[in-house]
Amino acid sequence: MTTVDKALSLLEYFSDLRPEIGLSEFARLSGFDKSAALRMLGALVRAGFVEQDAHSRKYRLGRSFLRFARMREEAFPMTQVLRPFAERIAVQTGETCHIGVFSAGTLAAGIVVLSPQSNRVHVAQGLNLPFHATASGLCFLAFSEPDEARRLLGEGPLERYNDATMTDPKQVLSECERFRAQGFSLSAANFDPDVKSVAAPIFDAEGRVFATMALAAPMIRAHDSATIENGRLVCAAAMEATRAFAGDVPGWYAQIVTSLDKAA
Amino acid sequence: MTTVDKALSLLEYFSDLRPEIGLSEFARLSGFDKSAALRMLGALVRAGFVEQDAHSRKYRLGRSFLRFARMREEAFPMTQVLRPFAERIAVQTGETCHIGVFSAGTLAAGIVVLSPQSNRVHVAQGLNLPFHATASGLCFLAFSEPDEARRLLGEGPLERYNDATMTDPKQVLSECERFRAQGFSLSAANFDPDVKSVAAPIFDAEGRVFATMALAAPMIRAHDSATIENGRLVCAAAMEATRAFAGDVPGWYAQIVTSLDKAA
DNA sequence: GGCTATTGGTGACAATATCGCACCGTCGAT
DNA sequence: ATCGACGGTGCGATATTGTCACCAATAGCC
Repeated sequence: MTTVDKALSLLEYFSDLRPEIGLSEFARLSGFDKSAALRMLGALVRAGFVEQDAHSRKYRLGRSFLRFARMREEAFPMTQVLRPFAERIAVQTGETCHIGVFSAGTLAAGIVVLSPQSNRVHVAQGLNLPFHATASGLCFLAFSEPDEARRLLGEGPLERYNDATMTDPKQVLSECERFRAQGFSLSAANFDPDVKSVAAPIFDAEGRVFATMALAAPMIRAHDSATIENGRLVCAAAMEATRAFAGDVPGWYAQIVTSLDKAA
Repeated sequence: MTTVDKALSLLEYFSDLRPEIGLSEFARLSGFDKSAALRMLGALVRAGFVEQDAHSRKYRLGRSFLRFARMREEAFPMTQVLRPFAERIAVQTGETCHIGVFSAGTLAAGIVVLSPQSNRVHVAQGLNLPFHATASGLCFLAFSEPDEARRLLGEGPLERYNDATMTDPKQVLSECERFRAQGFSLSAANFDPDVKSVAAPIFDAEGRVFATMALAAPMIRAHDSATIENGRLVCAAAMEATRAFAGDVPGWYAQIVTSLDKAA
């Protein structure tokens, strides 16, 4: 672990629930010495990645992120390209669609299109999507390299969100095999007790999953036939999205999707 | 200069014109050794701040910026808060308004609202605003600490964009004194030969400039009376924007602005 | 008020990660 | 086939970092 890794790891302690962090708090959270944390924070401040409130002396995320995010989106319009596919399928199915984007070890809701119906699932922009308890997360694991999947899950036991949550990594991985063969993942009440979701992978130019497209329906509308149909649709949409993004859909995956279409 | 500084400085070589950079290119641009650059890039990749194209092996800005930019805007809605003021004044004056945001040593157009008229000045989102050649830049210098202003300008000679560009830091700083007393900055053809602009400062909670609000008009509409009037309006709007942002308008600045209003 | 605990921050030295060089295999152009 | 430039590796000399003791200021609390 280089010093740069350590410094950048500090940023990961920020979240919607903890938008401001003091020096000692950083030291406690990260296990680094205050002095070391201070030096790293100094560098982050100079680069505009964090800024310090002059009164409370706490640190928060800095302005540079806006600048770089814009540049990235300009050079590589990922959000712009993927969003229309999420919009289309949200209208088509009448359910909330979100795209989970993987970065630095976590999967988060990067694009959210809410269902047009009044009884709908709400997903907050930026919501963290746990790998073992959401359709998005399971889908990401299912289509990642097995080693990578194991690494992301860790040793377990995994955090429990409710009765249906799988807490054993072994169990999660075996479910993932099923999803991989099926073409999309399923999650019923693993995270939110009243929600049933399906998710399909979006691949990058090297044929690796980097994002997932998910449809989340209220349990009441999620009878088996609707869920299967949503699975089929989300696969097709995710595949189209991959192609629009100049991603590479692996041959074996394309086959699964076409056979799903034929079955319907 | 810590290693973290060096690593983060690599990111500054990305721009709209140079969205992808190879290893050797980084080494050349930064003056670091290839081996060192590679190690830093490794850390940046692990944190999701850059990603590498598997085919061309070049590096580009990573997905983490989207995540952090969203979090920052959620916790600290700067863009959201400031935009309405830019919109209002663009309609009111009929000219293009942009807000320049300072971060990590550079000023860039973070918010842009184009004029509703057909003959209008175009400003690209994210455009870099040189300190010595734009109303925004001059305004930023004028209201910064004098030492800071000198540091930002450097030794000179400054880059020339056309005949009217000031290239001597001394000259720039003396102009800035005038602007500071006047309450807003002026720039006629210093950057774009056919554009005349005014800009006023936006202050943070500690009373330091961190952004500028600028109005840019085509030369043909920019007769003296219109320019003066735009200056007055942009000062008032910037002051309101500062307050909406929970910023602290220095007493002496508020006085200048009220005396401008009385004069009108 | 006056105590205590916690905060943000500093300085210095031993420990360790970084710098810079030489070097390697690969690729594309000539 | 040769050349040059590319991305990347390995290693010793060296500069940066980790760690600890310490300081002033603030907040909580009788």
